[in-house]
Amino acid sequence: MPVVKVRFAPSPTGNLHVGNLRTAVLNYLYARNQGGTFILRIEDTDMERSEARYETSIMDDLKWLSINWDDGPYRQSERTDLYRDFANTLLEKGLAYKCFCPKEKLENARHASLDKGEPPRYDGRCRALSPEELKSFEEEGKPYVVRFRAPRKAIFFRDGIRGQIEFPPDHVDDFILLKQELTPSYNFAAAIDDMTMGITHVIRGGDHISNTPKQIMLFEAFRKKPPKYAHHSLLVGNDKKPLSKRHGATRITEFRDMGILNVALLNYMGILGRGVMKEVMNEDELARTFTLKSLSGSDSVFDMEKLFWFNKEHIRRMPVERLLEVTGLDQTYSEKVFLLRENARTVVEIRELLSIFEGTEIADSGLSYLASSSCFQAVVAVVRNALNDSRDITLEDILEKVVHTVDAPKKELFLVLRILITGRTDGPPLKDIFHFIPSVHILERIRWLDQRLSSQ
RNA sequence: GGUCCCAUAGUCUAGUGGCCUAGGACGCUGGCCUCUCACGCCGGAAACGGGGGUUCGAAACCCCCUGGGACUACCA
Repeated sequence: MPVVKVRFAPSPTGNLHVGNLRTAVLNYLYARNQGGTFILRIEDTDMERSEARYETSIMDDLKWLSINWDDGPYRQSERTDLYRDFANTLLEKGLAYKCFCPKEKLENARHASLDKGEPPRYDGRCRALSPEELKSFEEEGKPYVVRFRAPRKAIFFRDGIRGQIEFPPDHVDDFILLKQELTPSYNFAAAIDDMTMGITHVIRGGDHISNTPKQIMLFEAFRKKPPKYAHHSLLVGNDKKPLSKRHGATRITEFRDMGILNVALLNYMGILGRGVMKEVMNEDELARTFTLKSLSGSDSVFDMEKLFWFNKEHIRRMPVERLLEVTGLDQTYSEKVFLLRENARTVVEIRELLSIFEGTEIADSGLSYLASSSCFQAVVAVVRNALNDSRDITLEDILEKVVHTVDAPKKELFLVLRILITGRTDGPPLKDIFHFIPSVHILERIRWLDQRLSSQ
């Protein structure tokens, strides 16, 4: 049994979005599950649209998710000679031919047949050029492309996720191998790369199913055994359309900015569209339990709410040390972060909750509750006096004073107190956090509240 | 138009002919716990796209329809 070798082959024509990312994750997990190698290959044969900055950002995103490649990155733009060699071999064997048809003419013919409701395919005009014609075109220096002499035969393969898939003999026409600049087309480059790199399993999106017969034919033309193919479903947005640049938060870095943990994103990508026994898993568990068979063939909606849930779960499991790192806080915060993490879905929320210890204002939610409370002025007075009498007063003492002086439901009293002390309506138990909050901050908050009320 | 893929609750799935009065998870929701929120615990609403077969029996198998999607480029 040969060692498993898979690849992730993005084209650097844009930033990675979750759809592409999922393909990378699936390949990565399969490689790790099988003890195989994971190759990164940059498919930059489209000179027009490929940009170096996208290549960089794709690699940065992969690194952030700890999806490390064992080999590469290979760039197709650096392998042009290789593709030409392979094309020449085909030319020599008569398995490919030069096509001199002008681009515009083909384009027109294509639209014409499309309008007539006919299949738009190459008419094979240059398929059987006479030696004389060929020679004269070549001497003229007439531009050409290299076309594959596609055999008219049915192609079938066993998909690792979908099972048997079969294509009729006329599915593939004489597609282009080398474009006019003699650079490879996608299908040619992909097949040659998979062939020469010894890829054993091609795991990619279902949008490539119809390309597969072309690539298999190429393998057969070189008398090579094609890899195993597995076409996973596509990720779609709420509108059920495949994810693309159009959909909101498509940039991976945006997830990081939102306070999403890399392990949470990896987790979600690793189980989305899959039937699993347990959902919350770390990288090792994800790899250990991964099988192609567990992948579903139908498209999956990317659900941000579910990602938030995974994030929350991972925040709660993460060592405080690590949490401090991603939050950008030093050791002195470890107790506070430890207390706050139960209340946060994202690392951004952890930072916001820090205002409990450091802020001197009162959040809107707190303000609106106070506005609906009839007793808060009385509580303010008690708290202020208590604090002025002694800066070392305990929460218990304050509580007792408030309960004895102000006549209001206990629940209301407690909430008002919480708001005055923390500036928020949510947060960990007051008794756990009170000793971290300097009394001057509380007095400051009360002063802020006074000003706010008097200025209205 | 042609070819191919897909079809269980709002979402992701389990289900390989009887164990399904369809299970789990997110979300939503009622209650308990509680100074608030969160956590936790206990409950609830919510699905087999439609029609034909096959079978003693169909969510599961076959066919048709419908609906989504992909490919059909000198894009990848």
